Amino acid sequence: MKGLKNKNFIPNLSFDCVIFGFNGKLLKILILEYQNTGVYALPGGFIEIDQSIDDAAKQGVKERTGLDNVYLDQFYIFGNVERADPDHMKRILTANNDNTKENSWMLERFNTVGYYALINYEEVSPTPDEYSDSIGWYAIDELPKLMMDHNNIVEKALQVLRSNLSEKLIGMNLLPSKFTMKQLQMVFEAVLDQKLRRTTFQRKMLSLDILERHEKLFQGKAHKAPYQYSFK
Amino acid sequence: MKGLKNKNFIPNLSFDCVIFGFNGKLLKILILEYQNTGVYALPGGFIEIDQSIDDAAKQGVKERTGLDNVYLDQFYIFGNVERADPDHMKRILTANNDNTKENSWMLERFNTVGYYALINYEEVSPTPDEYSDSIGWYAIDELPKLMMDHNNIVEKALQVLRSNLSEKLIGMNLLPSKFTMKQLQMVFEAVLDQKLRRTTFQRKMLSLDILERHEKLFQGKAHKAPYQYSFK
DNA sequence: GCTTATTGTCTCATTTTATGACAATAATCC
DNA sequence: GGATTATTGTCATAAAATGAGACAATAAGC
Repeated sequence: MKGLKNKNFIPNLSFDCVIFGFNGKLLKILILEYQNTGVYALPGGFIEIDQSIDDAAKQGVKERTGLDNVYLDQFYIFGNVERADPDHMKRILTANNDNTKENSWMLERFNTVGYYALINYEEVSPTPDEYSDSIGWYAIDELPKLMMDHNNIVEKALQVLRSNLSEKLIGMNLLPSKFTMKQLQMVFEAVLDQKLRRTTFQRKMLSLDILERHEKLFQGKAHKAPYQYSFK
Repeated sequence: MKGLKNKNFIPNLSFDCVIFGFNGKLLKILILEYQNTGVYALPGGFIEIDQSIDDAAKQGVKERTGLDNVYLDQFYIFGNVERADPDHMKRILTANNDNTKENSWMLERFNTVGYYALINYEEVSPTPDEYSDSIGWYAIDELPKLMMDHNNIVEKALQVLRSNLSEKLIGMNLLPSKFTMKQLQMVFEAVLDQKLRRTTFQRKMLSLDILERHEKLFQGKAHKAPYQYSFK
């Protein structure tokens, strides 16, 4: 919600992003905490009158993560009337000494477009927005209570991610460009929240003909070094 | 777009419905033709300020088809800036002798929420809206050129329907409550646009444990009569 | 050179799917 | 009423995919 003032936004419409990252073990998402409020929320924002919704979301992700060219997928629009939450919004504005009438439109009912992003955890420098004093990674099974229906948005994003993971082969976006078979398997396990068989997984992935094999990765461990792969 | 005047709509937001029906052989969708314009479009409408988007779409489907309790799924929001199409819209308003300033907001940029509906073809009485003089079924591979990006919306709806058909088992919604295995197979074939093996399909459907078997259907044909089924 | 943990690749068993075969009908035609 | 016809429900076998384990090939430590 950077630079809210003096902009022409589409009224009653916002976007929210569930930004997924994988730290090597756990699937995590980026959560903002608003200044002096104890209110947690998904990164999001508004859409300018001459801006596509996709571009607005892209820009939002870039501002929070510093990343360009991120895998970003719009998955749902949340359009219940009960979404309006003037109380929380007032607390955020008040905490920022922003009681101007010109921002009172933020108290109205909003429909929000849900996006999920998959990013390479290592490359990110999380940056809070103008109303927030912190932004951080939270494991998906240790989320705080989020404002409005944001927990619900996360839940839906996770469902969509799970069903898209194998079908659309998007797991790569959570990894560096080169990775081992084990890393890839751990991404699948973290997203699907279930253990997979090593041999079956390996055979499946190789048979899909989507991986390119590179040099081995020597980790200084007392065992055979694994090959590295990248997606074709 | 019934009763546009004197209503409080959410600005810059609309919905459009791809209403699928199956006539026994072909997958079809409902298309409107606007009066005296030669402009074809998907049924759609606007959302009242105190109405959920889902409810608005539900109401829209009911007005066009007469049907309640329809399978309805929101699948995407189309939010490109280029969606605005003031020329077409002006033609529609002019053809209806509606040059009032109060409806000039319809010329602005709109984001539209895409829904697809699956209905029982036999139960429908298609009804045009206040700006249209005809509504009719068109086979999905014989669509006219639709206004704005509506052809694109149909294309995306079809993609989503195809990927949801087996996964979510929603084929039933295109059939009467009782149907034969052959009818069900023809729905799958029409949606997926490919031939399926009879024995494999039958075995698969029965193994899913979602069908209830009823009395046979005697069609007066010189061969064994098929059982009828319904979904559990 | 011996030990250790992990990796890449087989093998065999099990399950699922493909493909064809076949008997059991409903109605029609002599 | 018996033969004919087309379609249906189900089974039999072949082929493919997956599950589950075995095992040799390493890198590094001792």
